[in-house]
Amino acid sequence: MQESKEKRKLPREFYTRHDILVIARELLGKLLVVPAADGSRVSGFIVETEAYIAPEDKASHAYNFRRTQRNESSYSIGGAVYVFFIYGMYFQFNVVTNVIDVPHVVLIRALEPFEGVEIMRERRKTANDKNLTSGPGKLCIALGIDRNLNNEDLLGEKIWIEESDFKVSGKNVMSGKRIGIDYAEEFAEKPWRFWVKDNLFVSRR
DNA sequence: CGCAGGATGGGCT
DNA sequence: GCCCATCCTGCGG
Repeated sequence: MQESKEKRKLPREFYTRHDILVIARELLGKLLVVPAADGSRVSGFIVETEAYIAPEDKASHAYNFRRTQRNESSYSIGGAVYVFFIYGMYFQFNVVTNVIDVPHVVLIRALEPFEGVEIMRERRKTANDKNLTSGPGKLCIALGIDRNLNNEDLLGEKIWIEESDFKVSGKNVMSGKRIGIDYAEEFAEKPWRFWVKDNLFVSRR
């Protein structure tokens, strides 16, 4: 049992590929898992992603290879976790891709809840299950993702991503401009946001 | 339903 | 000192 679970964890080679747009699309339907304090699983299927492609991308924290204490983990090897704090209240969870010192990251913007839904309800304090994980800040609250997970490895035991039976066919992958980056000039228009067509948990429809 | 405004604090120009 | 890769509430129609 343990062994078959391990086999479903995405391997390093999934993340270290160079084409981040392929990875951002392929992450749709994969299962993001964070164990709770009692060891039970809290998880959801990824249904919305965005690619941030530094050094060219003016929307990226690592634009022009800007390198600070805050964004340092985005320079780690593919498969690392980049978590940052935003708007004084929220965290955002990103998957680092490519090789060391290439700061490509995929922001996970929405999940469809799967395991540990009762724990998510307690953490989110919302009456409506549609609000549990339908946004980048919401899903971090629901899964308990905060700065403690920054620069963790998705091949470790604190947080990881698994293969799943939630299959997303090519015709169900939609793309469009990214959210909340109007300042990024010509990069604001790039169609680097991906989502599962008609999925209820996508943050904006 | 849509939209405006407030919450709230760390990072960076 | 200003700017956020956001969320929630309350108000108007």
